[in-house]
Amino acid sequence: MNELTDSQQQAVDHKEGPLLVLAGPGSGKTRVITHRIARLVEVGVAPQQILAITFTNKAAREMVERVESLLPQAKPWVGTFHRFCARLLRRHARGVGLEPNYTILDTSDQRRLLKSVMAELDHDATHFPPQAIAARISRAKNGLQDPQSWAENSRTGIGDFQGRIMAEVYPAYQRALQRSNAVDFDDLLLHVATLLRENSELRRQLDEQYSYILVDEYQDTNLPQYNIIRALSQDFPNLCATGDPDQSIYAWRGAEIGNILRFEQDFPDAEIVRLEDNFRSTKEILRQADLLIAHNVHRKSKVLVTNNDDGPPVELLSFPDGVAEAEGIARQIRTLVEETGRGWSEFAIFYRVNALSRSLERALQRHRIPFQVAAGVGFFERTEVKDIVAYLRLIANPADRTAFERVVNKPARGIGKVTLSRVIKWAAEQGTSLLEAAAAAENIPKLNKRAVKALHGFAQLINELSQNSNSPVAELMNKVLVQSRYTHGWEDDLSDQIEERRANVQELITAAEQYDAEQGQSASLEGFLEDSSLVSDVDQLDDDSGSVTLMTLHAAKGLEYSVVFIVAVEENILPHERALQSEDSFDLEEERRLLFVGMTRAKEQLYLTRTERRNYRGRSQSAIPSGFLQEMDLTAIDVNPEPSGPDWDDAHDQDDSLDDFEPVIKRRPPLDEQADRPQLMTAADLLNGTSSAAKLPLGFSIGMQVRHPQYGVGTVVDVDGFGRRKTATVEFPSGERRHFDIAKSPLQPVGLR
DNA sequence: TTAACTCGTCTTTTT
DNA sequence: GACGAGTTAA
Repeated sequence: MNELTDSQQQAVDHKEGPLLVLAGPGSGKTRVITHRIARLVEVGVAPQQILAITFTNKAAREMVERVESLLPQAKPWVGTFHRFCARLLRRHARGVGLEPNYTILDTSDQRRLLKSVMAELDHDATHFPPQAIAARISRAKNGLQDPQSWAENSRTGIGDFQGRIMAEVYPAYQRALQRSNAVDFDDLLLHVATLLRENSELRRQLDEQYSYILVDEYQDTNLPQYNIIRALSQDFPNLCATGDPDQSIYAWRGAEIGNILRFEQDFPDAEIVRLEDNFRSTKEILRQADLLIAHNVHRKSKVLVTNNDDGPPVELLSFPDGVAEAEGIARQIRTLVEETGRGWSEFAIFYRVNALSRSLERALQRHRIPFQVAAGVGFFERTEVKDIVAYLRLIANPADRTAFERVVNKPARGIGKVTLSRVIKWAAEQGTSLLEAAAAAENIPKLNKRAVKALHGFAQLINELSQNSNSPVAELMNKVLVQSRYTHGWEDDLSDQIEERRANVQELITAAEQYDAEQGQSASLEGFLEDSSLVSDVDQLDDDSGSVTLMTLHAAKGLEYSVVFIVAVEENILPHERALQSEDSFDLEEERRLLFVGMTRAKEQLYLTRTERRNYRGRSQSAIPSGFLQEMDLTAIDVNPEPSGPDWDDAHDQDDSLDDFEPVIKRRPPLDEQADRPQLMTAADLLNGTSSAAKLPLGFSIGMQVRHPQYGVGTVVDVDGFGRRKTATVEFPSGERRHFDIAKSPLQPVGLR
């Protein structure tokens, strides 16, 4: 296996000048890149001159490991575009009007800020959804348009209300970011592109510094990324781009498939290497994938060949509904594990939209199959974690408006909506940060004494904490917890929600300790915050977790599994209805590529599934088989799971509709597993976030006795929802039934578990 | 100011 | 179905 093929060798040995590696799925692309890096170092290139850009942190980590195993002393910089830009921007922040301690907003922070800005401008958020505005802003930024050039380039017609709002909001949002000394994800790229365009000396320097650049997944680069790469490859055009136009699935995010198609024109003397030997999949899987992708018109045709076995046929499984589908997949996985001795981690289930994971998770849970999900509430998105991180952000960057708004009243200090809006207004007039405004609260008109005092107290708290901003992150975090009294009142609270929060906080401290230890001397608050905002869901997946992996088709790119299931291959889901509605045939082709990417993840066995009816978006609709299915030559199998034997209970469980009418005791996932749950979850459990351990229903199960401070003791008669959105219906002795948000209500379990 | 409740809107994929 | 915004009662 250590042998490289001729074309792989060719790519590895190429030294100077631009190189394009067109790599089909499973053609050993990562091997080529890692070997190439090692080779460059061997022939005398300094590791610091090499810049390798990957698509995900996970891919980066993997690459670092593989390069290290080839050549331990080589330590080139490997990371994502966003990370690279964040780091560069740290050093050259002033060039774009930022301070080096700027913060990076994630999607939810960004939306909050946008909302806040819109509220300030008196735009009714219900009529003009911030979501839509955010999307337009993002599109503008991906097109390298700042507010000014956007305004120049877009004639907003009389009827285009959203466009007119945009013309007002975009500049205001951008000013708010600037004043907060903050950037959103798009800005990271945009600012760096601007920096390189406007500062030719800096461009020259960096071009020289990174004289050997490798970019993975080049087909997914957008305009700012493309400009950055080009700017860094002028005097030293030793650019090695790898990618596959057939795997371009991020056009919706501004990726330009044209970038890879144009490579030869952009870099006239480029060498092109094609990797067409597939080492991953069976002949049958490749044949089907090829049949599918051949239907894309806007495509250079390409062959995929393999010496692997023919393999079993690719099956299309049809089920009556989504529950049966999930059930059938769970059973099939179990059967395959029992019959062929495969491990759980050899299986993956892909879906087009995250919403489809629910029924799958339930079925796997019923069958006691361990699984991990790449999605959902990531660790750094949990409330407690975000709160504490917001404190840290405010310490690192006192101008950070989003962070201020988030924690100014956490824990409750009597600073409510009204007070806050007055502070915001005053700060805007004075041109100060919110924190400065809080410190000078006595000058703000219309505030009552209590509010002034509370604001002073908060400003002082942050001020005191800031004295420690250079101590290790974990230490600082502990000070934050103590002095802010964030966990005050949690001490002798044994309820499960508090327990979970405590565990989250503990886990965050552990993460900080880990960061301090790993970074040693170079540890910094900014660095930790940067890490925490640039991790993604896929990054947290564990290859040898011994569990089945669930994820979206997008997240699946670059991965491989022995057995793959792709669910809901139905019209309006895959292809997605948005693509079907679109006039542009490119959108439909992207959906086809998405399925292609999913299919080519499979090494040995591939199943596509569909149903007759599907519960989706709250209603049951009849499902039409995806048009893509006819483009292949699949073996169709009807699966009608006869409710039989021990599974009868499960089948019965599926019928939720009766529960409204009679108080049937619902069967819950095995109670013994709940009882066995360790008091504290392991770090791995928490990082996986949605691992089976964390997914077990927390506390409140049907029949349980609970106490409410107001209504007294009652019995839980129903539980609904997930995670923070979980609700419980409680019946009190008076016969009265009430509905509670578990995360918000003061419900307490009575007695011992 | 806070918690419970009611109502209305949106609904893809992610760094 | 999920989630946010607004309303009401304390």
